[in-house]
Amino acid sequence: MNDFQIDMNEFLPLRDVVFNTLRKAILTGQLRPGERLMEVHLANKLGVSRTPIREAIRKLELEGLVIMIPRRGAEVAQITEKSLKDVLEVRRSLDVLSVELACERITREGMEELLSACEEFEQATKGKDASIIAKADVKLHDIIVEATGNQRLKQLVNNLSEQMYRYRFVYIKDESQHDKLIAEHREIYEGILERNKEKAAAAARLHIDNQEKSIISQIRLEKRM
Amino acid sequence: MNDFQIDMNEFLPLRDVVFNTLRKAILTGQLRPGERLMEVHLANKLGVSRTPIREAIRKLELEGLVIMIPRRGAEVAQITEKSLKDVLEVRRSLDVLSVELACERITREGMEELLSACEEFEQATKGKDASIIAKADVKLHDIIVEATGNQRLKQLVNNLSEQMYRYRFVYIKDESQHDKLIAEHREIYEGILERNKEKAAAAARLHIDNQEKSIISQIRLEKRM
DNA sequence: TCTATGTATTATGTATACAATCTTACATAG
DNA sequence: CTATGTAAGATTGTATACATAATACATAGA
Repeated sequence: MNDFQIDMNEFLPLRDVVFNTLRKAILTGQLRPGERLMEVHLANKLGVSRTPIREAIRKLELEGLVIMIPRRGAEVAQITEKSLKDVLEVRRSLDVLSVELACERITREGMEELLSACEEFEQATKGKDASIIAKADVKLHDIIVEATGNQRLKQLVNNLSEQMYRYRFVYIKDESQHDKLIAEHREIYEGILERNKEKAAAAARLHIDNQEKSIISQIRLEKRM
Repeated sequence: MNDFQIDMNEFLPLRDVVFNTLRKAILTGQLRPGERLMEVHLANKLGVSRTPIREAIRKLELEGLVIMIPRRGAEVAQITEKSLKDVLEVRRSLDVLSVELACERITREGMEELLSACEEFEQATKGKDASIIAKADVKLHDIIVEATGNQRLKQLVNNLSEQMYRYRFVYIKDESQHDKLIAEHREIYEGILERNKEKAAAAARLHIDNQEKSIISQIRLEKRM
């Protein structure tokens, strides 16, 4: 399975292609925590020289996805229950901020997009394809952070969300939760529509709380194996 | 003025030394927004080769301190009123989260440190040295985020604070504001002591609001010049 | 048998060389 | 005088070479 490949379609400097490739490989679990990232090995595998590999690793380092050991190189950072709880704690706060700001700033068009995103999500849950559901979920949240008009917030929320990429399916696969998810989305939508910060914030908070429960129980399951 | 130098005392890979050097130069304004970072030039200036320079630039890029223009290289990112407002908006939210978590989690020792930090700050304001005041202020806030026990939060708050490094003096130099700052710190301290989240959060929010006012008026002043 | 030391191997850290592309300036044609 | 084309120079993008530190393994000595 350890068989990620470079996507040559992209018209980007190699360092960015490598960065995206490694990033995705880490977030999807193709590169496992603790695994060493050896430059020549990766360079051969991806068909580039060491330079772009190194530059990509520098960025992964700053993102916290790999840790550097001096004179030994990079390895994939461990994802612990603690580190995920930390991420979720921050994300909860920023998601609440997002919906609150959206209450103030969303435009008429944004509101329409949000409604159709809610409906799309609802439709998606009727099918069986988890990746379609996940995509609909992401789109919905993207519309909200976009509505804040705060680029920094958008960047941070996206980054924090991606930290949990590996677990994005656990709370979506569980069909018994679908009605709950739909209701939460609808509550957030209504809150923003009514420009009711408290309502929207409470719903967003609940939304993350539920995700946290799913993800944490999944981690404990994995640890036992 | 454009005369930053490498600090050779540090025992770190050159890329990290260069990263820290450039970072500081940008945050203090020695490297001005819009200024180009040319690799050979920096390499000669700092007495290293292009490789560590490039790796440092990759990290600055991810931090948003420089922007990359393809085939043209890096230049120092512009700091606009909008981008600072965005940063402050996020920071307000995370500072509030920090004091709320501190209410739950701070230890007895943490509480003692916080008290003495408050007193140190109060003492510092009696002197005239702004950098001592600034340092006392930073220490106080460090104790709070440390008390949350959330490493990710700590990293993000520190990063966001540093984005405003250039303006750290504007709200500290103004002596008429000192009493207000002391009172706000004291209010935060009391809130955490009483484990009163609402009180602590309100004080933290007020604290950032006041900083924002100082910084924004300073920026408008600079723009006019 | 265990420990210590030396050597070979491997990978990173840094520097440099080469290639591709962009900018700029200058010349020439309209 | 202006506009366009071309060539030279400068700068980034990528690859490779060299230096140095860490590691592992083997061998010698106690």
